[in-house]
Amino acid sequence: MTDKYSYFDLVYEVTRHIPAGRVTNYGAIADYLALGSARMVGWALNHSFHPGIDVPAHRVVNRKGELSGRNHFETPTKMAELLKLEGIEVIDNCIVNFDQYFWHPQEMDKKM
DNA sequence: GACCTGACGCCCC
DNA sequence: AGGGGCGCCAGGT
Repeated sequence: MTDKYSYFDLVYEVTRHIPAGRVTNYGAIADYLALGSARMVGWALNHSFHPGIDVPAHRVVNRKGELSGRNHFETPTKMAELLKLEGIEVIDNCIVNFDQYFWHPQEMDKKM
């Protein structure tokens, strides 16, 4: 599993399964993968610009619901705009009712 | 081959 | 309760 796929690919896969209108945080993904720390998740998503794979990295935020990685997008506001288009209200780069929109990777496994 | 970095998170003070 | 520091782990240089 991890033999052929890098940690990146695992993070990408989980991130791709995040339903529209839902968001999660780095720690949740790291915990689900049980491979390490949230830092790596964010770091991996930084390289999310992977050819042929659309990774909704905008749905991944830090534990505070803050768009910490917006600066890495095409435009700093792109992340907030994408979330808004999905019905998530973002104010001051912070997701409103973050707990309400929170999605745990375990839901993915349950769905599958 | 070793050191540093990195979109975070939790423990300790 | 708030702030600061350290830990995680793989990839890049």
